[in-house]
Amino acid sequence: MSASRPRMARGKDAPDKRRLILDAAVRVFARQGFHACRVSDIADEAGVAYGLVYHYFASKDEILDTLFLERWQVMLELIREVDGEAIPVREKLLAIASFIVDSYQHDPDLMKVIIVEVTRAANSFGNTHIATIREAYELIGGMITKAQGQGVFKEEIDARFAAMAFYGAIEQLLTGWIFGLLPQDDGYLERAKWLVVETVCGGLETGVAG
Amino acid sequence: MSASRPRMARGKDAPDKRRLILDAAVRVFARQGFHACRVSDIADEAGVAYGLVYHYFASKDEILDTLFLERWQVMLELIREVDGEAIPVREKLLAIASFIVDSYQHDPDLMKVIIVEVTRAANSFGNTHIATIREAYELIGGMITKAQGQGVFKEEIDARFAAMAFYGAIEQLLTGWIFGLLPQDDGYLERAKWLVVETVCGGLETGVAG
DNA sequence: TCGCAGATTGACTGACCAGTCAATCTACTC
DNA sequence: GAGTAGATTGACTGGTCAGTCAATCTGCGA
Repeated sequence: MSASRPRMARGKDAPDKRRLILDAAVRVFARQGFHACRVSDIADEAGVAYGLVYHYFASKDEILDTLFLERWQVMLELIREVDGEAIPVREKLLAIASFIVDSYQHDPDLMKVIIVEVTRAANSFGNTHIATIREAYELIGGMITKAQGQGVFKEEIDARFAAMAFYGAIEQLLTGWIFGLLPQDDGYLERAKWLVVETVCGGLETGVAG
Repeated sequence: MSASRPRMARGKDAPDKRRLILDAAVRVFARQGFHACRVSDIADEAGVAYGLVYHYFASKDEILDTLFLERWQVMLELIREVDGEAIPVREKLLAIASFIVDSYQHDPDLMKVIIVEVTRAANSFGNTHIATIREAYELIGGMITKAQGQGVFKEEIDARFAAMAFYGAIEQLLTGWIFGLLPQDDGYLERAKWLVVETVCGGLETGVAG
């Protein structure tokens, strides 16, 4: 599938051009969008020759695939790890929300690209990686089912749906930041982690009849 | 902005070619995606000559713009109408969720196109219609703020965020259907309206300590 | 010092497709 | 039945761009 990383035989000062290209692609995809940008834009941004992009990647698509998979795999690992711990669901969900928010804080461009060009692209890339994306939903769904079994979560709410709602809330949060619809100072970012979990677990209602 | 509808002078049996093209575009965009399809695909699907598409629309983009605006305006109207009624927030939110789910049931392709190609495309189209999209969030945010003032909703959860979470849950629901990740029989569709509202308002927790 | 293997270059090609336009048709009016 | 305005046609153009490739460079080992 993916080409094996070429041996970086050069001295330790030699920059990893492959990485350089990937990082440049993130910036270019985030700025112009995958479809609207040219491969030459990526090469220019990376400061390498056009042809070198094709030395490391088979196609423009493969660059996006690589970016998505790199990040999504890390997230899946995190979810699996959290899933294995003996902590309340709320904390599990908080860990996941925190991971995603932190990812956004660390590299907003990358998250923007993953969400806009892959996760939400029902045609093209979304379909290509549907199985990988689904895995995350299913792991979260599993946590929720378990919590329902323990009586912590309501049985009436379909776990698959709950997982989607939880993930959807997070994604919409990032979308809000990406579109500039929500404040994104560090304080809000930090608070947002809690907001997501409190909204989905505790609900918006006070419990007092209006 | 949009070209005024040309007078349809022909007999009552004359098909509205403009409408024909729009409907064909929905099917083609849903099937192949906006970027991947050609204008000739739309013309073929509509059964009209290539050039006629450009008689009614200035560009391929304008077709998508038209489809989005047509539908989004109807939704904004619905939200405003609901907002004006003297009913509990829960019912207001249920009305909105129902409208969107019904829209999906009535024309899944159109909703797929709007969500996948416009709402979530942070570059190009998303940016063009950002103000229109924002309006919906703000109306919902307003309802939530009011509910907070009445003590029905928690004050600690930022209303703008709550609006995003609510809308995000719905959008992810549709995404689940579009990707085939959630069941979409009529029963589930109907139940989903309630699921969204119950999850966001009531939360997932039973209130019993786990 | 030579020769190899992989890295790097960028000009070039072939395909694709949005948008144009001049020609033709159709329905209606006077 | 001539004239007109808008509807309809589809061949064509101009520009764009992903991907190719032959040439060149670089570091290293023999």
